[in-house]
Amino acid sequence: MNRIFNRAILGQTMGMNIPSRSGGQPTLEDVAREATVSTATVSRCLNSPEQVSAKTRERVMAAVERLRYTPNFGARALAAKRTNTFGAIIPTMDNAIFARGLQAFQEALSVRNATMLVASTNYDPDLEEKQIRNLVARGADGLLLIGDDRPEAVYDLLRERGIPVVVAWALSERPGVSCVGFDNRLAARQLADAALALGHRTVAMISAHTKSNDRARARLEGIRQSMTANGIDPKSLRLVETNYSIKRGMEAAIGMLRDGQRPTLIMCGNDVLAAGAVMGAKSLGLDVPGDVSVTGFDDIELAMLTEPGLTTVHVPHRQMGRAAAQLLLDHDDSGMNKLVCLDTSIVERGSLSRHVPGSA
Amino acid sequence: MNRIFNRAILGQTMGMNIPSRSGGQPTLEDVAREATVSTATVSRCLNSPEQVSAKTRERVMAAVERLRYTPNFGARALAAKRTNTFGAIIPTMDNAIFARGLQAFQEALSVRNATMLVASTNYDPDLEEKQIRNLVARGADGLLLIGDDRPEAVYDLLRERGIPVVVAWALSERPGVSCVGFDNRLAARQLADAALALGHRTVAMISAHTKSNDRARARLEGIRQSMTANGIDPKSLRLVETNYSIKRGMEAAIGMLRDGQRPTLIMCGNDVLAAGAVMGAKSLGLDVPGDVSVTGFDDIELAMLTEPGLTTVHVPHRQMGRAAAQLLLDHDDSGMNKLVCLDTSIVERGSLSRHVPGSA
DNA sequence: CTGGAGTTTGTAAGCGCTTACATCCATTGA
DNA sequence: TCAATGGATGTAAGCGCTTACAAACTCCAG
Repeated sequence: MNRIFNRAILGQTMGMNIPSRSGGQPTLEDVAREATVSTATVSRCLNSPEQVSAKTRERVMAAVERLRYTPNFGARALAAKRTNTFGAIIPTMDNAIFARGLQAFQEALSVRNATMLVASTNYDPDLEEKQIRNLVARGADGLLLIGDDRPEAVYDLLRERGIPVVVAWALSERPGVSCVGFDNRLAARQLADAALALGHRTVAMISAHTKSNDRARARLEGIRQSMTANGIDPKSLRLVETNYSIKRGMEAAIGMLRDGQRPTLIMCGNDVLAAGAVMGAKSLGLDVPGDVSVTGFDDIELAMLTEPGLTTVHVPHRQMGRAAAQLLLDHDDSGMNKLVCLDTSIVERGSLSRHVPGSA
Repeated sequence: MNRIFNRAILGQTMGMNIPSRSGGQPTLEDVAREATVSTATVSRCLNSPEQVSAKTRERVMAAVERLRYTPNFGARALAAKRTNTFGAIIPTMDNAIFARGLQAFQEALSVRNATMLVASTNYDPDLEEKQIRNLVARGADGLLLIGDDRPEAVYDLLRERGIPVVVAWALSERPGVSCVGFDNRLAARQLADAALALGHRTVAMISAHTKSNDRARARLEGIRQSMTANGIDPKSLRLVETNYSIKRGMEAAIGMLRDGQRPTLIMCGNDVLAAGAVMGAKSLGLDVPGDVSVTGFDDIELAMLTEPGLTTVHVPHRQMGRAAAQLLLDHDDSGMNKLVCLDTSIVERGSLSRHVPGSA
């Protein structure tokens, strides 16, 4: 039995005085005074050391150390009109879908001494716009966005401000933005083709909400195309849209499997939902894949946790992150933008198997 | 069989010219001119609207809209000496441990119109220091840090700069910093007590690296204390330290279970490792919990995915995030700092059971 | 009417940094 | 010896914003 309880012991206060704020951050001027040079020299030491004589540089650096000086970002951005920081705005940090990609993005940036700012939108277009404005206001030199489904006004804004954008996790033919992604529709189609070739005829899908989510829509479309190509009426697809979480996937699957016309195949918009679907099926006493096959999408680590493991689409997350960073870092004002399309592949782990007509 | 392959189709270029950068961001002055008021009035409209007459305000806001004006953060921070942004520096985004807490942190901040900046350290103390300096340079009004194990110099820096810090996910008695967390040692101790009461005598632990990780150390210590209290030599604890990932947990478990003296209980530093341990045990044909019991820590969603589900310690992630935000937002310069200690609880899901002496 | 209080708006001085330009100094070749 | 050269450093003008202070206006009691 689960026991979950919490009690907060609040406000236990310990008296302690901060030892007299010495007056905030040291400034360039403080360093300059300490090293008896001008602020210009200090600035040069920090930004283009080769312009300063070794002797002076040493003295300045010592002063920097002594004062534990850290340049003020805002002031620097204001004066230099660039920040060497790039923003990444992702729908959620809650599951690991974007984590690996972001990690790679950050690593690629840091090689060139650039830093990453992350923000998440909770799949809310308004919040996304807010976050975009936020990062722009913070001086981001470029932005990584997931998918390309957002109001034209947002793209206008970015174009107006001259801020390079890379759309990732999807392909985009939008003029003026680069993208690095994969063909969600095709990948889903291929997985569905493989599944339908195993004899499944009663198909269901658990998807993320398709509104303002081009990846989810493309995946759904791929499945429908496959159904049509395999002589199954795509209208017969039982579809549930829900949030990405194991619990939601479980609920959705249970709902579907209780139906009169029980599907023999549940294709899921991502691995998290699929893991939930597997749990759901089991909770009804059904065997996966014996009674019902389940497929995922993304190939995150959790895909190997379910029993059986998830048959899913492997997505090159790390490659995407790295490539996105490259695109942003190498961006020039030529107006040319690149389209990088990566390949996906199907990973078989056991949750998908042949449908034996008698068994359903 | 798994097939994983990728091929990049690189550099497919589409010609498109960005339609002549209209010259970057509009400024306060642009808005002022557009609305025929002074920059001061515009600034007031944005920051304390009640100080401006309704008529003027309307005119200004219209201009803001028309120009799609977004204030420049750097300049604002420079002039106002506060940013209303708070930084959260977490060890990793890779697994969901911190995701829920951060989500709650962000939500609590946004209620007060503050924004969150996230950075991750990959469990690297040097990188953490870099990220701290980075966020400080960006003008963070306060910082959320995980655990309190870091060089004194870092705390000195923060204190010197007068930047409020909240340590989360652990308790800290460090003077001058607030904390909101739980007693990692006690929680681990309680879980171990429960496990040892079930008759286990040969115990192993898979932990995160304990170097510069006070949470991991505290959990280990809790287990050792419990062993001692239960008449088992804590030196007999078989310990493996590794990175948080399912795969590592699996590898570690396999190593342990192949040993001559096979443990009947593997306690893990967190759920991700525990999930891996369950996989590992199964891959050796062992039954969980029949042949070996496994426990986790954190109670993240994935804990219900394994079969059996993980018996683990429930940690009030969301509460922590929210409370941390409160502490930061309500910080005053009084020098008083708060200690918020939340309770944990044990969640039983099946991966821990009585050890039947004959069976090992 | 008029003076003072209260409200609304404008003026201008920075915030901490970068960088174009000016200045200074040590070399060097004629 | 001196002008020309070039490297090292300093000077100072902003970057876009906030805010103390001043100015202007409104309103009403006297």
